[in-house]
Amino acid sequence: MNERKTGTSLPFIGIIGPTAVGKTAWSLRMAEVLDAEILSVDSRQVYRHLDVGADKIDGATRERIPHHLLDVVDPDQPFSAADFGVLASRAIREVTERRKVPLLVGGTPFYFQALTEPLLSEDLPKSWELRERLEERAKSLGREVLYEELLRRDPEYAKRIHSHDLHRIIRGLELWELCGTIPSELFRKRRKPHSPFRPLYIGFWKEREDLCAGIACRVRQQFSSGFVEEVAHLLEMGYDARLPALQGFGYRELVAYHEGKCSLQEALEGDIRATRAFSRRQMTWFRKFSPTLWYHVSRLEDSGVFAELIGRCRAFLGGKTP
RNA sequence: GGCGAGAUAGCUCAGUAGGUAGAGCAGAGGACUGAAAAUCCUCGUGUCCCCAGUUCGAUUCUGGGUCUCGCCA
Repeated sequence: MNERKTGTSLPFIGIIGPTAVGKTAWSLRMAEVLDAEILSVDSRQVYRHLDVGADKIDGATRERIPHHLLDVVDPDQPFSAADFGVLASRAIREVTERRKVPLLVGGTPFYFQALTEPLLSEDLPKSWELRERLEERAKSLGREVLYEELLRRDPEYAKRIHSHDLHRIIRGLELWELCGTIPSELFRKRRKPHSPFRPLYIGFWKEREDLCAGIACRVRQQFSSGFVEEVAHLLEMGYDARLPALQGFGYRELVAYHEGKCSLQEALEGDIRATRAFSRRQMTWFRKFSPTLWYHVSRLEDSGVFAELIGRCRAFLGGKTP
């Protein structure tokens, strides 16, 4: 019967799981065995000069196993999920044409979603200056005023978001001002009917307590291996502390430290706390990802389990449903 | 040793003109189609340090005690 367009959709393997669970290390081993190229699905690693804090893979490893979607923009260039979608789609096609396996690895659920949910063919405009102006207005008039304005212009979009969600309120008004068309209309028009990709997710997990210990350990390591200097360097290069690229945990805290607003110890603790909170938010997305094969990371040490995992990936790539 | 300030949620603290209490942070869950490591929503009973007194009723007032932190010796 009809094989629901399996023949035309491109398969990829996606490694998912919370931050610091061990995705990177295991994905490198999987890449070797599967003869894969790695696509980073990470909203920090796309930025140049964000290395230590973003846990970017080192150059030597990159020479051994090709990595994509690292260092694609400067920290002051706006980068969106739609941009990611465009770049990642292209990369998956190229890797597939080379007869290699596209192995997507990363902790940004929204970017995975940008690939597998209906996509936009084109990116929409954005303006850092306009966002700043709207932010100023929100500060002086209150976010309610902006929300009401959005509600008047585009009730469909406004009702979808929360009236306190300043980010999305501003994005809505920004699109309206830049395009002269309401956001809900823009989204409708430019959406593709379905994704051209077919994922199999491999989810790694461990108990919360272990995960939190791992997070604390990793952050300490970052702080002692150049993270503090990395942020100082970014500021020296003239990057504005308010840039989205510098809003991630660790970067935020270290900017505050360099501006003399907190101690190094406080920055470290703040980073650990924020990273833990983030790992929870990641899981609220990943739990819903489907189809996903979940593995407790400790089980992968068992070579039989690892071989079984590889077997299931191969079966999927060969066209079988998992 | 003297003087002063304090003791309230895991932490920092607010408060009750006497009717057993609430914010922020932490923690847990959740939303999220264009900034996503962002943004946003929901969830708060704890001998209100101990003992005695006043009172119908004390975490709140009075006395004593304990501990902590300042300053002076």
